[in-house]
Amino acid sequence: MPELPEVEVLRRYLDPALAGRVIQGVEVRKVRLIRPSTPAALREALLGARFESVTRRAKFLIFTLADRAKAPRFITGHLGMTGRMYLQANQDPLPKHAAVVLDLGEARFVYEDPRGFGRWTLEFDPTFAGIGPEPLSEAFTVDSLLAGFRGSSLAVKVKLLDQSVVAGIGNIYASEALFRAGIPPRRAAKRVSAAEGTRLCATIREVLSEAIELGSSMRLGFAAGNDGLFYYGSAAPIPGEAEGAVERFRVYDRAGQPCVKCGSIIRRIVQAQRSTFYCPSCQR
DNA sequence: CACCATGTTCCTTG
DNA sequence: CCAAGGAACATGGT
Repeated sequence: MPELPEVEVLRRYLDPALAGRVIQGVEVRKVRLIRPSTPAALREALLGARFESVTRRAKFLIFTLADRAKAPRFITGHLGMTGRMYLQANQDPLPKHAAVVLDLGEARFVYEDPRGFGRWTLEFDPTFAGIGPEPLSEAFTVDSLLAGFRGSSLAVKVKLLDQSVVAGIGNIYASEALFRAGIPPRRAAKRVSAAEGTRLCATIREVLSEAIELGSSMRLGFAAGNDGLFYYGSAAPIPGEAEGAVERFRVYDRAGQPCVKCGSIIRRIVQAQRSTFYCPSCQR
């Protein structure tokens, strides 16, 4: 469940749920996803450690640990495309693709990932270094955005996925932000004007914070069977609460459907081997 | 069987 | 040295 908003909603669920819990057991089921990649080293490092807080940087979760001389100060986690993390009752069956399971005594912490593109790293992930400003912080400005675009002939949609330009944007919100800013996705990054950059800066903040609010307000569970995914099409119905069908995206995954602003047909193109969705008349 | 999928890294090419 | 393009990682859904 990637992209900044989904990771942030997960963070808000995990932070209070894990605070104060002590790691009493460590089971590694997918060695490929952990760094350093030896289960014994991970177990030795984490046994007895206590969770203090869960924070976020870009699409990374940062688990701060305390209470053990030998324990690392941090674990960083990345969910890749299909990673999930949640607390589970001890008697519940482990998911098929569990990667790491932590015994917390009265519950389990499960990290699962079917495709296995995510990872768990002790201390800070080395890729942290090159990450750009957090889009919802003051460090992210029109100037920082245009500086990131400067000199690049890459399409602006592709450049938005470059985490060194701005942190946390993925394939869905890149299309959404460009649509709201009225910028064609194939425009070269260096050709984005100051006026467009100003709009894009605002719409990036807008789409991300709206998604966080939506995800937070839906009170979705994160347990197995209820994946807590709120990023596709319509939301899962909330028991006892209205219809549940929430229109989340204006262009993403809407190829062939009418534009919500002008009625033109939304198009799908492929850029850097990923789908891009846009309105040919609103974005020109 | 074909194609698609929320991400990132690595290798090659220019 | 750099920027850009493409393959690769692996599994499941339609």
